[in-house]
Amino acid sequence: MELFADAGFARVPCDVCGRFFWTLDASRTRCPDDATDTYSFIGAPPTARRYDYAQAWEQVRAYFEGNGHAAIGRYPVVCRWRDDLYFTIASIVDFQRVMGSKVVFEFPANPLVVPQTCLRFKDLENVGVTGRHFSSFCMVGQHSVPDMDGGYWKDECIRLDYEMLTGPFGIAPEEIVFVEDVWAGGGSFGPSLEYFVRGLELGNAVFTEFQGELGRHTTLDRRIIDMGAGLERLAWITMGTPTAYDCCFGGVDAMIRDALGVPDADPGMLGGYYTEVAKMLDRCDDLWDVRRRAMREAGISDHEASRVIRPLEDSYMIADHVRTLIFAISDGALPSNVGGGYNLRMMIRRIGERIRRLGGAPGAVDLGRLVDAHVDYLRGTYPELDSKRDDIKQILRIETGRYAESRSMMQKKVAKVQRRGGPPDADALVVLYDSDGITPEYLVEQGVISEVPSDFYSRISELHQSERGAGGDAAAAEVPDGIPDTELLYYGDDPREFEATVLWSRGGVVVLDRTSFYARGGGQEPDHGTIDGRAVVDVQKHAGVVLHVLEDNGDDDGGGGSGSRGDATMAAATSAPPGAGSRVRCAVDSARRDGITKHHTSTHILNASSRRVLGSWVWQHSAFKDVDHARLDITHHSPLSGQQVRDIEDAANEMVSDNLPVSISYMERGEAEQRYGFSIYQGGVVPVKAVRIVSISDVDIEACGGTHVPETGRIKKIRITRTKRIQDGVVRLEFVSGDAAYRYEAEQRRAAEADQKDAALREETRRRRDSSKEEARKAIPGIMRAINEAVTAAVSDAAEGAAASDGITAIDAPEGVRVFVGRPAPHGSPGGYDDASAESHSGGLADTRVVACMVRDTERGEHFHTNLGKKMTKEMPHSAYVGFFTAGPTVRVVAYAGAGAVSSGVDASEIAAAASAILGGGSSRNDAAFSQGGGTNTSRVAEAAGAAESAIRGMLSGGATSGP
RNA sequence: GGGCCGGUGGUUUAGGGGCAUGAUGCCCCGUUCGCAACGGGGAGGUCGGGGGUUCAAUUCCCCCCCGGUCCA
Repeated sequence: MELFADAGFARVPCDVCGRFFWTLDASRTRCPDDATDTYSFIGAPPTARRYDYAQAWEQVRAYFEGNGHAAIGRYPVVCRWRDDLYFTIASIVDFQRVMGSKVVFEFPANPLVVPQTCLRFKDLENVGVTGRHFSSFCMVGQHSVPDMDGGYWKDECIRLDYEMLTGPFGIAPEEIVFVEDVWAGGGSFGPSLEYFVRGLELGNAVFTEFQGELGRHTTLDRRIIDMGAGLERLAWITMGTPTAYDCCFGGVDAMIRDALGVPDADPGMLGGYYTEVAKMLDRCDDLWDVRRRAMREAGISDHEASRVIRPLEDSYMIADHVRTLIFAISDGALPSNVGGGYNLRMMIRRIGERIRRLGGAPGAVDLGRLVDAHVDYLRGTYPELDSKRDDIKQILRIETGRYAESRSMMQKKVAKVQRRGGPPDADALVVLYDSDGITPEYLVEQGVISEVPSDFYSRISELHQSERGAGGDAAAAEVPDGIPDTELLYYGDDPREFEATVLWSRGGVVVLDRTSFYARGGGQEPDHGTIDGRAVVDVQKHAGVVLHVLEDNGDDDGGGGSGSRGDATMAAATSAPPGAGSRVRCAVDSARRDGITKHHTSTHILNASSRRVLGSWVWQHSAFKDVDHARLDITHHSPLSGQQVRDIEDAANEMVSDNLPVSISYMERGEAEQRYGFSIYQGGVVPVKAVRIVSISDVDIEACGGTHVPETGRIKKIRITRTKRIQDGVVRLEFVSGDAAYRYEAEQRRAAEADQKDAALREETRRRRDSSKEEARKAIPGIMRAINEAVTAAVSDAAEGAAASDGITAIDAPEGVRVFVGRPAPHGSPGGYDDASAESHSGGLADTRVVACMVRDTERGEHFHTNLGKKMTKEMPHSAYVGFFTAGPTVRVVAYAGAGAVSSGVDASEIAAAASAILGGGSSRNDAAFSQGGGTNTSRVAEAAGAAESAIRGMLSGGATSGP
């Protein structure tokens, strides 16, 4: 390293760990990790310069620009160009593109620096506590490709970094220590030099030059410098504040403390505390241990800790999380229960919890104000945030509301658990957590359980472990080796009829030298058509080779087995697929292709109109385009209202009627990204160097390999047929366009008429039900009177000795009512129900005979019978009631017995059972006061009524003598 | 993407093959100078939707819709 020789650095092995490091300080014997001067810059920064976060970047930018670097804007924190990452986690990720299984690097300039915001959720519990952990931070990326114009390698890189620290940052040369290391990642590796000042790692320069595993490695064809420095730390080292948070949030943390009345702490005490935290952190795994020991070392009492340190940590964490959310949401991420969005949801909930813990009433800290304060501070560095303020606030508002709802659900659930009595067992705890998100810690807090079971989290992880597995890859089609890429005619003249030469053919799969058949891809369904008269039913692309799948026209008589083999061979022989070398005539099904094409361009249009109507967070999540319908899934936080759907549709149709030109061009991927931004990746990652840019005027620009109409007017019309939330944060738009849209409208008109009829029918049923209720209500008093009269008559008949031999008088009253009157019940029986109210209601039946009546008028509905039965047995406790009615293809029977009747030996379930047996069904047998049954023998109602009568007679006569 | 939980009058809630439960709010009556409170009476439900099993499903089974939650 030239610098080390020129400046006189010495290479020294660490006393403790043996690692080699370079220093100008002759007295230094330990590497920064093991040295005793850890974080001594707190309260005593090693430089006279003072730069906060924003100022520090200005210094870095100006310095590197002055040294021949391009300073480019940050890339989105939502990593649209990589399938394997949700978020951008390092500056080098900006320039990595995945091609198949390989990672390639593409730089828009050489050399360059970028202030790359990176999101990391691994150490969330450290955020706000350690003084240096953030959920998002700015990695100053310094990147150089030595073997290309303008590039440099190790010597120049280290010299630049060293001179930045000693120059603009004014750090004394002997303060700087370089530690030798090796860094590996993404299948490649190389030596690295980490540079430290007073124990704080400011940056790490990785010189990537090998790939593979150590020992079996090969040299990369393209070496790369990946230097990343933490901007927050560069600011911190110059400021010497107790934590990095103090100089990086533009005062937002202080704003939170003000709003919640958190007292100011003594900076000296804090400096001591955070220095100790930094030291402990390297020696101790448990964060609580770290805090406790640091407090002891810094002489902070428990009381002071909870009064000062804890609220301070909370304010830092809230400020950090809000800042991260600003970047994530403005780059199009949405909080949700899936994917990377889950991290955002958790952060918002953590913010809510901390505000509450700080004693803040809901709304005591207005997140909107914090967003504004952050953006005001950051917009010099990141001007793109400015225009997203309102969108960010809206998303935060919605998600905070969801959190409040979810909390009240949790509280309800917990209250319910508490009402159940005893504490929930281990299984119940797992269900509560897994299904309702109620942590055992919360239950402890609420006093529902006394402690978290020690095996709780291992049970949870076990549960989720056992759910994994399954889900193998679909068998990849056999791809012939050594076959040249197919020439894709649809990207050129796109002939619907063409001739081609067969390069390979087997089992009904044909590869041509050139084709106009569009292969399934990008959510677009494949073309159909014919090759030499044989139908093409599927088209797939494997790497650059297009496979045409021909219809299997072997005689498929379903015979199976070996017997049909001969036939199949014969059939295949008559129209064998074209063999290799033959010249074939091909025709693409033009109508099908046109339909699919219209739907594809419509997808782009709807995507653009959705974003315009709903908000900047709308991205395409996925899409599907077929000949007669299509769907577009977009990222959006809530279900769509009817008005929103109409607005989206209107905006889309406006783009159609404006007949906008659709142009297609090819350009270098990097150039396209720089020119149009990452919104070109709506359809996902594009694994090619030269991207195909499809522009609808200047309203929608996407990288897309699909087929498109030349101008939007061809689409004629777009109709959204249905929308639904397919998961939290994703809304599906199903739609039709072109002729399919007209067909849909005709279908809609027919459906509307049918709907009307349906509605009328439903209204009719509802009306009938209401009127049968009404009728029953009206009819019951009259029937009750009739029964009373019949009973009175029967009593007097009985008095005149007209009763049958069993002592039962039966009278047929109007309305299909048959009344049975038994003998008087014994007076003073323990079950006597002849109280005042019973007497007053049952008129002249003070002698409390047991009465039964039966209605077998099957015209009456269920409502009538249950009401009459209930009313009668309530008003006349010594009565029983049986009713028959038809219900669909069955006959049903209900039987009631009043309390007095039951104690006199009447059993409703016996009556229902007797009738049901005849009807061919069963009945309930668990209650003497009520039973219902039925059966399908609709023709035997009379017989069943007879059986019920016999049962009644048996009970009434028996009841009179066998009473208690 | 995978798993789990839930959906019962306007609101809330119990139940778990056989009368859909209670609270709250609503209407009427009583008590009161009036209000609150109290007493009595009443209206309000396709038990998320659709299929299946059954004489009978809110309940059991299957599918779907909606919401929640955990894990990748």
